[in-house]
Amino acid sequence: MDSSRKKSTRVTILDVARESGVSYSTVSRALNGFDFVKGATRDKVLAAAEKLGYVANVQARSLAGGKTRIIGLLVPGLDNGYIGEIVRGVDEEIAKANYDLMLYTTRRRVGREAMYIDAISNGPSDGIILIVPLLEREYLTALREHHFPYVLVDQIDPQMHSPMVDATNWQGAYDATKYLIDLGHRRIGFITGLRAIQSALDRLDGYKAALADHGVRFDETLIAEGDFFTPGGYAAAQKLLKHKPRPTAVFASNDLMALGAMQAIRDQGLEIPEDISVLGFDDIPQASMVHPQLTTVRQPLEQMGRVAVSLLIEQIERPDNLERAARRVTLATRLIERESCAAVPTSDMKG
Amino acid sequence: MDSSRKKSTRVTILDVARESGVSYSTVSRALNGFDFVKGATRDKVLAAAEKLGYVANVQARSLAGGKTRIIGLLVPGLDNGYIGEIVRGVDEEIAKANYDLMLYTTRRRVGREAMYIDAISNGPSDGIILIVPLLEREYLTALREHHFPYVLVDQIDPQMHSPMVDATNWQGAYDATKYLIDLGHRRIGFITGLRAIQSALDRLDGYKAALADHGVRFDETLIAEGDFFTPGGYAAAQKLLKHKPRPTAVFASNDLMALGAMQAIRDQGLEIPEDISVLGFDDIPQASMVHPQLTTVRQPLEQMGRVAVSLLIEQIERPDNLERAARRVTLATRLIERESCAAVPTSDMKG
DNA sequence: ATGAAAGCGCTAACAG
DNA sequence: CTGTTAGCGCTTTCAT
Repeated sequence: MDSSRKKSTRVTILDVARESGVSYSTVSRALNGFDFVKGATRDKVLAAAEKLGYVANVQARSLAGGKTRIIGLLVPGLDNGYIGEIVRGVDEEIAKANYDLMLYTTRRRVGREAMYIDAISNGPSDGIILIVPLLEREYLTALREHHFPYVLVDQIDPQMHSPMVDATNWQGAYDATKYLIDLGHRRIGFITGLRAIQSALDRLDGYKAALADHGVRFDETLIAEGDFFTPGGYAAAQKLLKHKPRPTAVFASNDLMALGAMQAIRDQGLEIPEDISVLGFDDIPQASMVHPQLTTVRQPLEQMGRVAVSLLIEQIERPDNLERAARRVTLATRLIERESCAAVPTSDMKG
Repeated sequence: MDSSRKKSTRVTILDVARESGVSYSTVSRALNGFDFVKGATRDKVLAAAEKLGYVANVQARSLAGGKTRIIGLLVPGLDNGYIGEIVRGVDEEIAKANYDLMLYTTRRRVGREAMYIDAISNGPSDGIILIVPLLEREYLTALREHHFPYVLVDQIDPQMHSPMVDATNWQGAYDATKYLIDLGHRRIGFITGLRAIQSALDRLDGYKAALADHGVRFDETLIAEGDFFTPGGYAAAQKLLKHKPRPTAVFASNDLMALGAMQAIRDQGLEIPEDISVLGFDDIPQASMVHPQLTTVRQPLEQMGRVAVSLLIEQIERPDNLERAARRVTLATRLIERESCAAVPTSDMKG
């Protein structure tokens, strides 16, 4: 059979053993670094391996209980600047650590997610990074049961105390709201994210807190429900624009919705930021490419990806050290002032 | 040892065998579909597998000569809209075919690319898609030698007759140039891609051909060397803008460079498209997000990714059928008219 | 410090 | 049609 396409020609650990005149398992030890191997022997083996162009077979290694140096990454999809940035950070850090990357999209095998996670943890990955906003808890319990290393990105999981990395959502929203208030705005429309997502809640709370701290009355009718996607932002903004008197600023819980809001505002014949200011959250690449450029709260997405990788590798390579390892890393957000916010029109100055 | 984190709890083919009261290999056969298994037996096995929550171990299967249903994808990096679109298409099609995806970035292990490809082909993937502009030939010979399925995207390989998918680069550039000529432009600056890349050459040729076919004299000094990246486009445009008389249009060999060119033009205090038209190639997402929106030649990037997958799966699943299989698929480009091109200013009408 | 040997879970002949 | 039996290439005890 030709099914052995990946085998026939390949140089195995046995070839290296022959070439270097030592045994089978000594080669394995030498190749894997540590373990008691005489310096000379090791050098001999390494030289032979190099000469023969030996490359370890990941499958075999994994099957025999070793590591594959493959990290899994589960994301909803790639069609979203937000995810893309995190993925870049993940990829970079993975490369640096000399691991490889398996990319999983949740689109796959919908409806059988439990089994899906099971498949992943039964696949070649040594561990997995989850960037999945609405992850079911069963996922995590399955992972836990198998002692399979994982880390959550931008998603908390109060019950299980999972390792995770996120950003200062509350503070970011607070800062942004304060910024708007300092600009003179009093009627600040707020577009929420999905209520089921903790970061969405935190941002809303930050907004409310800033209002309260600066003597601006919270107005429930200035809150519009969003879903983190552009069309949702558009619809929410439309609703907000009907509010009388019209809000002088709109703060969207993420950039994608802010983009939708900008479109809705323009479609009403209004100018940004002259008539109405718009502020986003995330700082995805598009934020600086639209016109006017979007003022937004920057999440260090790429860095979040990087940190996630290091948290995961820590678990993979030092399973013993788990208790002392960092369980949660929260990175700072930062307001990026661009062009979509301005002082409130003087006609509106009374507040 | 705990190295067996992925094993201990797991239900194997053996458990399924016990549960369903048949043997080891019968389970394997039933699970793998075909092979002569009595309907009743198969159902029994499937039921048992389902009940036990059995998930195949990819490593073991691969080691034993089976398929992993993993497809490798090698790209330069993710920081490029062009690649991103292709990757999305790849991911989608892979999901549809029920495969998984390993993502490799060339950034890794630079300087040892030969060995890198070797590692990939020795990894879990059943085959690999290469979106690597300047791939060394050794890569391909190595793949060939191992009879490892692969397909090239947007990259030709005349010597080896590799399976590949690309777009009508020549025609796309021809159409774009003609469009500009029809708009009255006669001094059309052209920013090239990397000369080592065939598609860059084809685009240049398409440009020249359109000029020739429409009686516009080719002017070598209207050609500026680019590298497919934004800063290179910026620099090339700067050079072009010094040309006397100034070109009335600039055609960049890809959108990234067109974006750079737009910036250079604005930095000279010139208006797009009033003073000078700009045209790109690719239609990356950013093209429709900049202001003014970029008129460009659309490559069906996502579809290219999809086709690449199907070409690869064809090889993986029907290794016998190889000779008859499609070796090259070329998809049509299409001019997308947006806002960055206008008729030549009347003052320039003489040509 | 090194060799021998036992699997890891599965596929694929090979016999019935 | 189904059971038996070799390995796939490697890590890891267990001896030595």
